[in-house]
Amino acid sequence: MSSKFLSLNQEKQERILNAALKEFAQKGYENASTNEIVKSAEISKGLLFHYFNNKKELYLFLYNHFVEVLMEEFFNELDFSERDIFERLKSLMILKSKLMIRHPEVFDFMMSASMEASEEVKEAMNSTNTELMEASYGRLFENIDLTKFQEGMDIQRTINIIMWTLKGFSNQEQEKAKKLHKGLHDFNDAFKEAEVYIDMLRKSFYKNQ
Amino acid sequence: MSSKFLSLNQEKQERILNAALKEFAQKGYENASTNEIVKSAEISKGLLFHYFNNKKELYLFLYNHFVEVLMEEFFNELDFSERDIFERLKSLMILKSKLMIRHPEVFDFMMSASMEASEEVKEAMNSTNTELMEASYGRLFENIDLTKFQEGMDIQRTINIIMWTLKGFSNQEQEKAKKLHKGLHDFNDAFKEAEVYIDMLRKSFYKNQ
Amino acid sequence: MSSKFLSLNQEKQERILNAALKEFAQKGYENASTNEIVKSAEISKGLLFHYFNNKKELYLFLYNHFVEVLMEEFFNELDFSERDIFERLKSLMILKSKLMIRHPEVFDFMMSASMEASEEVKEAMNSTNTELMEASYGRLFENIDLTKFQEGMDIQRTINIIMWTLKGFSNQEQEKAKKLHKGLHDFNDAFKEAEVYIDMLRKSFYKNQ
Amino acid sequence: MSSKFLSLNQEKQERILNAALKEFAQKGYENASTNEIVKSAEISKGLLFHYFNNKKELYLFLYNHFVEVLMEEFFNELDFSERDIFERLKSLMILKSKLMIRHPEVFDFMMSASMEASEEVKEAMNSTNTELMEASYGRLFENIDLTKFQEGMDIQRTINIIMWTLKGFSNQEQEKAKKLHKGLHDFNDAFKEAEVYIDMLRKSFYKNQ
DNA sequence: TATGAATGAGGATTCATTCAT
DNA sequence: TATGAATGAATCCTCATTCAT
Repeated sequence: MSSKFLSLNQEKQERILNAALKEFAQKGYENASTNEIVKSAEISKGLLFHYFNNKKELYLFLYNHFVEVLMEEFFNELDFSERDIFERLKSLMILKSKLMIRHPEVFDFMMSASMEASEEVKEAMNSTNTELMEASYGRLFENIDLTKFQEGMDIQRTINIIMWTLKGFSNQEQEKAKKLHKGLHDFNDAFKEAEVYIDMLRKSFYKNQ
Repeated sequence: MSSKFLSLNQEKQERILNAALKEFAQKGYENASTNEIVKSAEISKGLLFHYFNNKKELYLFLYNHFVEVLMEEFFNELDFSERDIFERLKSLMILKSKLMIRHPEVFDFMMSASMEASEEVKEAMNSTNTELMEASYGRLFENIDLTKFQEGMDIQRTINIIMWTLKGFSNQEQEKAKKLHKGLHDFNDAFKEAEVYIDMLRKSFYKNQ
Repeated sequence: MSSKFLSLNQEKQERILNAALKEFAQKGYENASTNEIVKSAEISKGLLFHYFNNKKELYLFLYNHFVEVLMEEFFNELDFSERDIFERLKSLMILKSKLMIRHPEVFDFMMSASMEASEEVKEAMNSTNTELMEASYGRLFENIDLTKFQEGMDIQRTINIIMWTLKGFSNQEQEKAKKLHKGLHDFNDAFKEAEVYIDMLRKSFYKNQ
Repeated sequence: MSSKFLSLNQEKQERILNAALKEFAQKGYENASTNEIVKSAEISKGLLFHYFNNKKELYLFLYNHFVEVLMEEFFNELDFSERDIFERLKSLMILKSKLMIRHPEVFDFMMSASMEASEEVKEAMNSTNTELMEASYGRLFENIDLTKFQEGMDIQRTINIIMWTLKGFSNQEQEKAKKLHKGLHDFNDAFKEAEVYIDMLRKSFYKNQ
């Protein structure tokens, strides 16, 4: 259904995607206005509904499209030869920051999408979401050097603790940034603080070195 | 302005609160319909605005009201004489589960409120939010027995790791429950799993015992 | 129907009248809110409708009441022994200014009433209006010294020209005052200017003196 | 924003303009109902707001549009070669009557607009109003033959007296017409009466001829 | 492909008025 | 007399979607 859209000249495609991205990111699914989207994309009302039959399909197309785009960049640029889990997660964090700087609107949209309230759209999102996202989540821990962990550790649960810690830290930083109205506040400071947590986890879960 | 409302007979108060709670929880602030609320509360359109001058005040009243209600139950029922942080957090989790069973709609609402996108309402929420909530968050760790932690540990950051882990776990369980369309899936299993994580953290952060 | 109201203690009567006066003056008949009136009069909703069955009756009561009040003050304080029409009109203008200073809100209300758009109320107003007002208008020219006018003048039409001139001048001054946001701008200047017009009219319409 | 509207087929434009004209003329700005307008124009609710973003813009469009229309007709049809002020004002009155017969609803609207109470709309009206209207008012007295006035007369004030007289007369005639529920009562009688006043003024202000 | 006029249900809110107490 | 809770029609305006061109 969106094949029509994909055979449109690049420039117009982008105008439409960006307009929709911003509108949905700012206002959420239900509150976003297709009116505003066509206005800022400088296309006609009818055309939007010619390409995407309705608001929902437009939203899901955006979501799937940018999940793919981000995922691809992630896995192209992430170094999977590094077998130490903490080093790999460190470069993951750095990469994430780079991507946030490269495509801030896309991240805004993905964030707002992940908190979307509208039932109508949440269901449909999850199906594609889980397929792709959870698969990729697994890849993050492929070929990790498990010998570094202390004997007898429950690896899967340990990895969960590590990931939850980093996610918690990341959320905390985002909250701070929001309060200070800085889009992306001093990255170096944040990264140093992240390293402190990573060192704590390393000491706790790795063998004495 | 909501004092009018509070001097209303209990039964009608509850009809209105429940109707609003459900509508806001399901659809978020902007998308919730005051029309639906009055219909399901079986009151007239005018009456809702007689009590709460507008949608925003209704929302904020609900939020503040239920924050207070939950906080009170929390701190009345939580055992602060227990000085072991893990034991205290275990009883916190049990208490939380009890409260979720006791007031499921309230929890749905608080969850949706915490992710509310609407700028209009977020600001006003935060002022009361932070005052009360953050104060209470601090109380959770009052009078904790710090001598049990390994020598030289960074206590504050360690507590963060613990909290982020429990939060991550809790979110994971909620996701699972949502997928299985169980409002509250088998609590015992979940609690046993939580205990596993808690034991892992205890082993990692406490002195050898 | 308003006899009930008149047997109310003075202070409450005035609170109600003033509240209604201000609200109607500011917003006009249709747009005025009985809600605001009862709030600022500090009485209950029901009481207002107990005294005046509906908004329209309240409005008409106000109108008739204050027409009477103003008329009485006018004719009590106007010097009818002065037989020169221009002198009499001069003292009329001075008296009008005094009354505007004495009861500014009443004048605001009467002004807004005279421009009232609502058909519903305009009709009912006119009936009382014409009875009283037009009668009084006639009295202004009772016992005027007609011998001072040039021979052969059409007295009635000459008086019309005089009145229309003074009304036109008065409107012009009010416009100016409104533009400068002065409630009542320098009265002395305005009065001197009025005297210039009066002198012009006197020279034109009176015999050479 | 109203350019959309202007590129609409004539017949629909007129249906909308007439519907709005009547509603606003009858009830004033605040009390006019956009619902009634769309009903009587036989268009959908949405369409009105597609053309004019809101009630205020619709009102101001109407006002500006018809001020322009009337002004143009006025100055196209008024004879500025006539240098006698009274003759010029006579043809002005005749022209005004013609236009009132040609566009009675427009005059009703302009009258109600000139007495509009709503602050919201008065401000915005005045800016365009004064620019155009006051400029045109000046043109009425361009190239008038001043030599006809008596020596030593204060010309500006004399013109004021003349204009206020004609305006007063005109208002009086309108009041009469309204009372008799004739839209436009016998024009010839009224004009003859106007001529009497004009002759009186001429005799008073011109040199003996 | 592309336009944008047209729809009408639905949004929050205000209002004069009633009536049980 | 006096209260104020309760009503529901009416207010302006926005929205996603359709369709003739």
